[in-house]
Amino acid sequence: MTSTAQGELKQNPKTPVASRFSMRRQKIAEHRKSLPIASVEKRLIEEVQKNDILIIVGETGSGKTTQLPQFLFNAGFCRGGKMVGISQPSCIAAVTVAKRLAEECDVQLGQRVGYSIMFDDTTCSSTSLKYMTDALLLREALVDPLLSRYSVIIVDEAHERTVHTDVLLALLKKVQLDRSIGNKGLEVEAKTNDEIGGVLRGCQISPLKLIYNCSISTIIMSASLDARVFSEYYGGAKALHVQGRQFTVDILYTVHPVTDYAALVITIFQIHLEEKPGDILVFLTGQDEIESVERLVQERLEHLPEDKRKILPLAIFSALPSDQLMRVFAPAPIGFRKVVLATNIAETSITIPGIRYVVDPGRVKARTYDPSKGMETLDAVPTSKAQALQRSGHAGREGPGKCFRLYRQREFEKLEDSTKPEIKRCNLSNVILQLKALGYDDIFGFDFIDKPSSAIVKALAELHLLGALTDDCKLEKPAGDQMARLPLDPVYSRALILANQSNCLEEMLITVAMLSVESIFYDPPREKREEARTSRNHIASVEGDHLTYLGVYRESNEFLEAENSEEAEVDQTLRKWCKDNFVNSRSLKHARDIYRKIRGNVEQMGFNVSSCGNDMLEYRRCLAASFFLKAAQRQMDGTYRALESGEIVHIHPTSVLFRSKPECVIFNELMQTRKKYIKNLTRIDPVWSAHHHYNTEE
DNA sequence: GAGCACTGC
Repeated sequence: MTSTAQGELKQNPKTPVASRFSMRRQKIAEHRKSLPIASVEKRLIEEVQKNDILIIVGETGSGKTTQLPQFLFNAGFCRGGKMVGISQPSCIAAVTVAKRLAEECDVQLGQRVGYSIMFDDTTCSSTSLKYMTDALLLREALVDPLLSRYSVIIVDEAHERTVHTDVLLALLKKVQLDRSIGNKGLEVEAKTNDEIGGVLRGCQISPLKLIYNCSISTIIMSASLDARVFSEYYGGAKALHVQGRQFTVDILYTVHPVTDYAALVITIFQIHLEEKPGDILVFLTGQDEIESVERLVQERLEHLPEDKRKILPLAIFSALPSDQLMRVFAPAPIGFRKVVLATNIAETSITIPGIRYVVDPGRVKARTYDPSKGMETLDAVPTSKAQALQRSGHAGREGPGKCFRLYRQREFEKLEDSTKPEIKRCNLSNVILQLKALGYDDIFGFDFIDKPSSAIVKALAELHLLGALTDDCKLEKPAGDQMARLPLDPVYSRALILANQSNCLEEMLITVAMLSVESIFYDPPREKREEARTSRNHIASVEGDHLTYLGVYRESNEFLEAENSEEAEVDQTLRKWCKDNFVNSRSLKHARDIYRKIRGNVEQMGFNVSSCGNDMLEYRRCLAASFFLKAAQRQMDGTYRALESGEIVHIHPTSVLFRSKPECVIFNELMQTRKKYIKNLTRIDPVWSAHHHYNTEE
């Protein structure tokens, strides 16, 4: 949207400002009118007025995410200071959509239209249309259980079925019920609201409207199955379809199943040599696959005549430093064809311009969770039909496209309709703690759309061991309440509470912030590997990963202070330090954001942020006490035994302790890939851990 | 000597 407007300005440098703006406004108006959803505005509003719950199945490009909130605003749903809340599964979606809508409405972002995400709240008291992450909306319920400022809540992308979306679905069902009771004149509701500091002092609370958007593709039934699941969950709620504006995508299957990279690379080159211009997007499972394919493409390229070599392979996955990530958004040089080798990141998180061809081998790395062992597994598995559709859709964003599925059609028919909801595949201790803090004591009776029973048992047990729940599974005060309010894994929240008692809260804040982000260190290109190794040896601590992370944070901070950077230059200075030290600057910046946030949180709780300075013994003892549930002991053969589950595990090669193999360690993560690996570890004295066990047993 | 799908509070 922005680029169109700027393009216009560049073409007419002498056009007076006022006229340029009116031209822009006219263009926006035309664009809005051309959206498929524009023709059904009246009908949509009528349905919202008639139904308390509505399911909208809006195809890609229908304009539902930006237009529907405006329709509701125009229809008066924001009168009296009420808001329409639109929840998104990710920050990036919430931010970009809010920015686009503000521009469309020609209002300043943060006034009528705003967004609110963990690190950035642009809303104010006059905000009517509020975009946010679904996780943040859940948090808001902690402060305002009736979500009393909202007249309508739109849960966008509900078909993605993230954990937060699933919890939100159940929570909103309850809130809606509570508010409809309140509306029948129960003074109690208003009083409760008043106590919580709600804005509706003494007023009646109007019923809450709920709209579930699920963006789908036209082609298969699995999508409408999704809508049916939501509809049934809400007792037969009405579902409406809104047409999209997607170009046709031809789907091609192979005659024989494709099992090797060579055949995959042949497909890429066939497209390159035989098809019309347009970039190619290839979905692969992970970094190693991407790197192998990239090598094969390069090798094959050298065997082609000069004039056929105009192909530009680009790798993209989340651990990539941001400057390399950005390269896929730039158009290929004239006459060149981009071949983007991507993980799932290109499926929903980002949209790459220029794509007309999709190559889909039909596999994806998926996380599963085994509650009995407390272990996560990351395996490559076949995609679902819905995922395959999502992938092929990327070929039809800018024009008619083609999707090459590297398997047979009958194999497609055998795929699952949709991916298993995340709530059935992950550790739930965080979610359960949230629900407890929201006052839902009967977790087994909680109305999940898909119930994850054994993970609930495990989560309750873990929360009890961490001291967040009492023996009869009620929220422990104040510890459980404090832990629920921190935006962290409960184990990390617990570590902060212990550190507060041990005089090393400052160090633990840094540690858990660093543990909460992925890939602090990154793989440098081959020619820099030796240099990186020397640098890493300098910064690594013999005690383990936690002290190493602490060192990275402190050193980068000292560098910032020494450079005495202005506020605006901090990011740049930090990037320089990261580059010199082979640290992923995006990750470090993220960790700094988390640090600032949780430091604010604990200060609000009345904790005094003190430091143990260089007394690392104090800090290491605190680590051991915090993570005593996850200890591992070295075996005769050099492998480790995890004490909780009894599993035989290995130290992950990214750990600084990979070579030194101390006798006893605590760790934060146990994950099975090719082997069972423990990650993020620190050497401990076995006596500490035993001692702590003894204390907790009493 | 060998490995890291993707989000989010």
